[in-house]
Parts: sequence; C-alpha cells; structure tokens
Amino acid sequence: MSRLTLEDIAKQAGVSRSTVSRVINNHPSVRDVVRERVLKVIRNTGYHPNAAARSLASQRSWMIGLVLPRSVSTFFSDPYFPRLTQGIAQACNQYNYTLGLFLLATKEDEEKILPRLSRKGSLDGVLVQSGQIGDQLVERLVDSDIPVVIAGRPFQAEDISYIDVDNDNAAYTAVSHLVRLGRKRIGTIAGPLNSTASIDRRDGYVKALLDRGRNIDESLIVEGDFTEDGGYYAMQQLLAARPDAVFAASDIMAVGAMRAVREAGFCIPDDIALVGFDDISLAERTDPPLTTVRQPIFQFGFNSVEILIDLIENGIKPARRVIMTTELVIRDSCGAKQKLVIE
Amino acid sequence: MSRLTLEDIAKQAGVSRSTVSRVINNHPSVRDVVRERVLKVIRNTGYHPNAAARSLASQRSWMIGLVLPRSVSTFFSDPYFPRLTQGIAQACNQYNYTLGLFLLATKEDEEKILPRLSRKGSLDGVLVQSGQIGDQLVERLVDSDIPVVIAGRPFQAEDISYIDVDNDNAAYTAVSHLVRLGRKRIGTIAGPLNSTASIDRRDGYVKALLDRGRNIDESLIVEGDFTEDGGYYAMQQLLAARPDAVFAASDIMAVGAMRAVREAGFCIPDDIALVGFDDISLAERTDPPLTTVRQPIFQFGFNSVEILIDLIENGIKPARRVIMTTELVIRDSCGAKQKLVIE
DNA sequence: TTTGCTTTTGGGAGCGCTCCCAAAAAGATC
DNA sequence: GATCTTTTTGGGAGCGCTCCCAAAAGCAAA
Repeated sequence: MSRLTLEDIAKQAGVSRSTVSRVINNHPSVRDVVRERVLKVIRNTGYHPNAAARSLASQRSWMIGLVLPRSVSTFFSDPYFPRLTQGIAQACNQYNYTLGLFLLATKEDEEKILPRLSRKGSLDGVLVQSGQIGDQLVERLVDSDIPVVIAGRPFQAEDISYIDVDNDNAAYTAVSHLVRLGRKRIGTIAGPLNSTASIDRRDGYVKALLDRGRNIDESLIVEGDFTEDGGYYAMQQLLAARPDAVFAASDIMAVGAMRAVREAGFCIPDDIALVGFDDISLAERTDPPLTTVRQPIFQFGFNSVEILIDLIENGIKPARRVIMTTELVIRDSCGAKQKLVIE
Repeated sequence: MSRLTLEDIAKQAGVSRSTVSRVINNHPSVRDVVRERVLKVIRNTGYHPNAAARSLASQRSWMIGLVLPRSVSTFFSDPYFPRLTQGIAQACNQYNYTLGLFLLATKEDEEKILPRLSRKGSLDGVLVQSGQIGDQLVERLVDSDIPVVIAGRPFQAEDISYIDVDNDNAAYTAVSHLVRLGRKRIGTIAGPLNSTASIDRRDGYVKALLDRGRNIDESLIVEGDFTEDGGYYAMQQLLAARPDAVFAASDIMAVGAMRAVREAGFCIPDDIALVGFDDISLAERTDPPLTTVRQPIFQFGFNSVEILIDLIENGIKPARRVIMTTELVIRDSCGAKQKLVIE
C-alpha cells in the first residue's frame, strides 16, 4: 500500500504537486472543481501523505510526548494515571496529535530518552507529570526550547507553564467538613512530602485546623507513599495517636487505611471518620463507600493537552497557569449521613 | 538549542557529512582517530540528529504504535493494562524505539487514526491489543503491509503474528485444583465471550470438569465483563445455583464476586472457594487473599515488543506465535491451606 | 477586445538526513 | 619506490513533503 507520493496524485489529477498539497492542507486558494477532482483521486488511491517528509519540511511533527518520570512510581498501582492518560489521549485524538509515551523507569532510561525529547523534529511539545523535588528532569526539559507543560505545580515554577488542581483548598474543605461533624482528633495520611501535591494537601489540612482554633498535633500527621500498603502502614502508625477522623491524601491510601482500621477492630465511620482524595471508581465500592475529594482527572488530562497546544501554536511566553477546582463527594465513610439520621 | 545539522558538525570536525553520519550510525569504516574527533564535537555542541530527516531518508521511524481498540473498554478499570503498558514501554526504551499510544475511544477515533497507523513513514510496526469478534480493526491493519503483532489470540489467526498466554491450560489447572479440593458444584464467572481469552478460559473450565467425569451445569456458567461490578452481578446470579466454588476469569471480577458473597452472608472459602485470574497486586490484599492464576503481564508486554521488532527487522513471514505459561498461586480463597490444617 | 486587477496554479529550492559510488589515502607486497 | 589491494572518505542524488515567488488564468469594467 501507499508507495504513492504527492507527485503521483498530482499526475493522476492533472494538476501540480503544489495544488495537491494545498488540497491536503485545506488552503483556501484552490478552485472547488479542482479540489473535488484531487480529493476524488486521493480517495480512490487511498493516498496518505508521508509523515516524516511532512515533519521535515514543515518543522512540525504533530506529536507530543507524555513523560512520566522515575519518581512517579505509582503509575501502576493507582488508577489515577490510566484515567489521566485517557484524558490526554482523547485530546490528542481530537486535535490530531500523536501521543508518545515515555515511561522512565531507570536513571539510564532518563539519560537515553531526554535527548529524544528535546531534539527538534520528533516532538512538538512535552507534557510532564510533576516529579519530586530534586528531580532535574523538568529543569533540563524546560532549558531546551521545546514547549513544556507540567501536570501538577512544579517546585520551581518561574516561567514554567503548568496545570494543577486546588489541592490546598480541597484539603481545607475536606478537613473543615470533618471539623463540622464534630470530630476532635483529626489526623492525616499525607502523600510523600517531596511532591507539591502532597505538601499543598497537608497545608490545607493544617490551615483548616488552625482556622478553627485547633492545635496541630504532629503525631496525627503521618506520611504515606500513595500506595495501598503505604496507607495501611500509615494508618497503623496513626492509630497509636487515637484519631477519630483521618484525611488521606489519596483514595488508594484510604483503602489501605480502611484495611488497617478494620484489622484493629475499629469501625468506620463510628470510631474513625475517613475522607480520601481523587474519587477513583473504587471509592464508591469500598465498605463503607468513601467520602472523598473528586478531582476532574480526565478533564485535567484533556486540558493539559490544550494548554500544550496553545504553547506550541502561540509561543511559550508568557507561561500559562491553570488551576482546576475539585468537589467534596460525601458518602458514608465520614459519618455525615449517619449523623443526619441521628439528629 | 540544536539548530545544528550534520553539515555543521562535519565542518567543525574537519570531515564530511558522510563521515559524521557514519560515526552516528556506528559504521565500522571510520578510523578511530577521526571517530573520536567527531564524537568530541558532537558532545561539545550537544548535537542530536533530526528525527524527521532521518526517518525520511532511511524509511524507518524507530517508533511503534500500541493500539487499544474501542472494545478494550476495561483499560481504565483493570490494573492489567497499566502493567502491560509498563512492560511494553520498558522494551521500547531498551531497544531505542519510541512508543506511540493510540487509545481508540470512539468509532470516529478509529476512522481518523487507522490511516495514521498504516501510513508509511510514521510507524515501523503496530502492537494491537486483541479486540472482540467482529472488530474489523485487526483485519484492516493486517491488510496494510505494516508489521503487526496481536497481544492475545485473534479470532482469525491465519498469517497473523500473535502472543498469548495458555488460557485454556491455566483455567484447566485452576478448576482441577478446585475439583481436587473436593468441591462439588464449581461455577465460573467467564469474561465476555466475544473475546478469545474468555472463550479459552471457559473451555479450560469445561474440559477440567468433563475430564473428571463431571457434568456441565449451564446455570453454573455466568458471563461477566471484566469489571468489578460485572463480577459482583455475575456472582449474585451465580449464587442462585448454589455453587461451592467459583473460578473467575479475572481478579477484578473475583473482587466483585467477593463483595457479592459477603453481602449474601456466605464465607470464603468455607462456603464458596474462589479462584481468580491475572494475579494483580490487589489479589494478595483481598480478604481472604485470592488464589489466582499468575500471568507474566510485564514480561508479556516486553516479549510482544521483541516479536514486533523481529517482524520489523526480518520480515513478517512466517507469522510468529508465542504462548506464555502461567502459574497457579495458592492463597487462602480456595481453601487449600485450610484443608491441609484440617487433615 | 483590451486593460487592470484578483485569484489560482506551477515549479524551484530546501528541510536534514542516508545511501551509493567513485576517489583518495593507507597499507601490503615485491 | 612502484604497484596492487584494502580501507577510509567525500559528494551527489534522493527521501516526500512545504513554502515562496512568479506566471497563468479568470474576471470585471471600460
């Protein structure tokens, strides 16, 4: 198939290479009769322009890269990423971009692939999942002149375009909810505190308590690692501090926390109220169903591609900033519904 | 960065374009002195060859596509796919291929992207997750002359290269295990029977029972859809037939089944023994931990890329066939351990 | 029909590589 | 040192497009 070139189509349609090119690229200055004639030949022959030749001549590859750094090790344990990827892929389909997936598992991968990313001619732009502090990948990528969007607030945000959710507000709302329900000892299972998302969520937790005149008890703050097991162990640790409510920085950690609570013989929400973060599909199927902060994960991915395309087409300056809002989804694990019944 | 061309490097190193090209591509016929000199210039300037130009001249893109057809809707609910993707990405990194990800969500996506896949110049080969029966995607892809490997046995396998696991044997082993444990009414939650994996697993189930002189009770065979909810509803249906053991065609369905069993007030494994399929990481954290068939998911993805590269480099004929083996992982949900204690 | 304008079309140059062939340099042999 | 062989190098052609500019065609008005 498809050993055809522009020139072949041109000959068959009785026009020049240039005219066929115009038809393919929807240039206006082609007479309708001619356009139709060319399109018919294209349809009949099943011709498709050669992507490499196009890229070379136009200096555009119509391909963007999605980079998941080494530090994003939860890619395969947290349903967050598949959902995010889906949003990204959908946007790529819609805007006619090809999506390149770069999973950097090792340091060597990183060294090997970084040049492939910044090298002109292969990628029009790069979308990077925000890594952890000290991760030089983002900096190195930004230093090359390729358009870059970070998914999640980067540590060093100067001149960098990024998209994020309002992590601090979301945590603030979730914790305030627990306060309002009368919980006295509210703990948190934070994410790894070398990521901005974790820091912002913990800050929101702290602020919510302080604003209500509560003190911060350090023994009620435990760091998890965004895995189920991490949530499990964090909760075991937390139990020693006798919390009556816990805000977990991700649903998957909340699930692990539930396991620990159950094993310890406590009841959710009676003994311990629990609120998660993400609203992955599992959240409504836990026992009891999990109250959680809903992130618009799919839309987040979709929008991040749109921002990247904006950067590609209209220049990388000024840096774009987008913060998406979240929503508290109240189910049974926080005890709010039960409380209503009792009152 | 990198507005450099071969010619620039050549000038700086005092050699010709061709020699630089040879150095980059590791051709043997370059004197070591010269090679070193050129490499030094390349290193100092941070030069990287333009990918598009390379592809155009060499007719190789060093990129392969991973296609997940519309019918693979479980991509985002089943941890199987992230893990598979990881294996694929790892292999791509290792062999210096770029991975293009094509998630086909709608019929329009499919129409739009198919030409991009088969068109020469953009992809050296394509890896397709086996779809369901009647899915024309695979056929259309195979009809173009691009190398294609199917992950999972396709319905129409003639001249098609594919990789699969020994689904029927695996199911046979799992069900035989339940028979050996003395279970009398063994049911199965099959996958959607428009996929070969589901069919093969069900066939293994049937064969295991027949080989032991059991009859097949159709009310003990229920079709799920590879989702947690699907497993839940299938089990509810199955409970009416009073099974004392169930073989679920995926772990995620087994998890749903557990939920249904618990709600119905039965106990696993005492009342109902349960065996899953996949061995996703969740399997060892269910309550009780799930006995299941372990698939080498990561390796499966990795190998599928190796086969594809073989096709790309050595021609697509004859079609390659690889069947990977599985392993029964015995945990608590099948009652085997308990049984040992009793005896 | 001619003129002057606008719209449409064709062809050259070039994007940055690879590949081939012929020429030059290096090495071997006498 | 001359000759032959082998290794190494340089340059032309070409991959299949896009983009620009100039030429041709079309159209309206005189």
